[in-house]
Amino acid sequence: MSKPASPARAVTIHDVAAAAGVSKSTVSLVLQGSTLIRDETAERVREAARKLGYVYNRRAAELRSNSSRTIGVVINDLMNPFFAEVLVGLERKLVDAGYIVFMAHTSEDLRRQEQVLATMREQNIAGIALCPVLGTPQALLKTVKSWGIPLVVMVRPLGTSAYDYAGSDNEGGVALATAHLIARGHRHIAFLGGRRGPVFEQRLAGYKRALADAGIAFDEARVFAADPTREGAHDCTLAMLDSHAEVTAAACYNDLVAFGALSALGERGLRPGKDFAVMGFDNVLAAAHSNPPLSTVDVRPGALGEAAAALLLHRISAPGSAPSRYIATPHLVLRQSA
Amino acid sequence: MSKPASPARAVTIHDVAAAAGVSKSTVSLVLQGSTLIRDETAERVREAARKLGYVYNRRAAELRSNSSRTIGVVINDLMNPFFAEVLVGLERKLVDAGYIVFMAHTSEDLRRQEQVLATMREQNIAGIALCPVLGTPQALLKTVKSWGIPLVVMVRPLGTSAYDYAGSDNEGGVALATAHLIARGHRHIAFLGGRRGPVFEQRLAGYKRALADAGIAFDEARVFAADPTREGAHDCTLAMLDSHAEVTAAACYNDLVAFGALSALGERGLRPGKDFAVMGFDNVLAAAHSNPPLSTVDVRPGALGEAAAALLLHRISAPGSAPSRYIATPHLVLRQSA
DNA sequence: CTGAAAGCGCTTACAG
DNA sequence: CTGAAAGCGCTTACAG
Repeated sequence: MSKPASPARAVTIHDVAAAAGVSKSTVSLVLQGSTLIRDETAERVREAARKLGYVYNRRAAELRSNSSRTIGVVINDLMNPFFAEVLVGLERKLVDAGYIVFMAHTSEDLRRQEQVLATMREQNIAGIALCPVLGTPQALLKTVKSWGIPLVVMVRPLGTSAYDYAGSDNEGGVALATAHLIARGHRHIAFLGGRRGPVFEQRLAGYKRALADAGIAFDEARVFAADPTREGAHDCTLAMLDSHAEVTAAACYNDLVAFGALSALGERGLRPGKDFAVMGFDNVLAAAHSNPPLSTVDVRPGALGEAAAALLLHRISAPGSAPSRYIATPHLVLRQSA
Repeated sequence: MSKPASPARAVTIHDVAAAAGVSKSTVSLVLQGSTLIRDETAERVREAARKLGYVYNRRAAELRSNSSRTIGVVINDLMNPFFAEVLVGLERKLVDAGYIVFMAHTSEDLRRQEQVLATMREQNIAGIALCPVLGTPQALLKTVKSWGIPLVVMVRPLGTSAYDYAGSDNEGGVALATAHLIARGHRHIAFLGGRRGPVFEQRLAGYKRALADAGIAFDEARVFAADPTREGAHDCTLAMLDSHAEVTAAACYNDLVAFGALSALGERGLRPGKDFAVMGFDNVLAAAHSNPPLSTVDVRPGALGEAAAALLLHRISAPGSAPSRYIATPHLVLRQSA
């Protein structure tokens, strides 16, 4: 592939210096808003810059000053609205803080994750916010640390060592959801959807805990792992309905799974919330207006993204500080599906 | 705000040159995979680089060579899965072509759009892919052109002049959807949701055309504009049901609107597809597993993003070529809601 | 096949 | 308060 053309970059600091009759240093100083330059001079410089159509070359500036105002964000699954909401919160907070974001999507592909991380490293970024792909080795933490790039990991924990992390209380949240189902009189409750992994185990633990608290025996046959997509959940729900007629409720891995369950239920002529209870997890925007509206566990996805941004910004400004975590407190939100 | 720290950048091309006993030029050449350098020398250089933990500073290289491998993508509404799917297709194609993407989200805020565009301009980007905010002035086209930055606009047209554009046949698509409703025997059909703007007018025109083709009089009272969100559509549907009991079907502005309608219908005890017909537009992933699955118009959102990427890449490699357009051909996909 | 030199657009001590 | 000079990490003619 040929080298791409790039925008004309005719006018530089040198040109405006000449036009304003000052030195490059003076122009640089006024561009940075320095108070060292007399008002009158500064005004003359700004006028010249305006007239010439000068545009600041931030990358050149960052190269010289060895600074960076860009942050890499890597997301594993943007097709799940939960991650889209996290991304929006994160991006908003980052640009408000004066950063610009490199965004890369990995589609749960480990190789692509390695590739985009390597590419970002070459870009002199100030930090990385990562929703790791399923199966990401813990060693990635050490690798990125060795690069000297601040990192915050989001949603999926990456081992037990200390690192900046923004996630939610998965166990507590699903325990809440399951306990609600039990309180409504359900005794045969499934745990539905999701792929095995750290988050799955935490949520499953919440399900088990709620059962145990109610004196209900845990039955491995009632946990139905499946792709955490609408389609995976839809198919899985159909199969469950056929093979486990006694089940009357499901604590779902997340809202997407719950939506798939709603769809399958409807297909079978079952009314969610009446004939079969379903609880979601996340409380994505869509949950408020599904058919029927979804009872779920709110972990405030957007706020989670903002929290991740805050952690990363703090790490950047205080590299030596101790790692910290944001764990969203789950809240039950009851609508019509359970 | 203090200047953010940046990663340690200890080792440079200079260091590896010293370690390998060659000049900087030679190192640069082998890094670029030039065939000018003897294999043995190249290997020695690569070995030294590896040993020293050298990492290429792409931004410095781009500054020197006045090239750019980064593209700015600005999206107006990531909370709509349609745009998320467009973004994913776009990003995938761009990184496959060796680019990295700056992503900014505008939340339909014109001021933020101007701000992120200005920021991206300072970053020496190779191109911009823009889903313009509602109310973006046509003049933006000229402005970006004057910057010398290749631009592709997506989804929402921006005036009548020639420019690279990726969108869909809105009029044809909604005509298809409306005609289907008519074929099913509906005579009192609403056009539901969406905010006035170029896309709205095109889709509304399709609705009118289908009515006219069937000899049904258009009634302005049957077009219900509303925020193109689940919530806006939900509330609007409820109001419509109350005030226009004769309406038995709706051609929706997009899938998100249709989902809101599904929710409202369910709330009223109406069965979508039986008691009231709903047609969507876009065919987002979620449409296949809503409750009930949504009949809609497929414009392949992901492919649209890929097409936008292709247009932009072409513009970058052939700046002088004539502007071109990708207009997705709509296809009816019939599921349960109509 | 490889090296010495200039320079991309900027910042930053250092003088004055 | 402002200018001259060096240099960030790289590339690219130009010699040899």
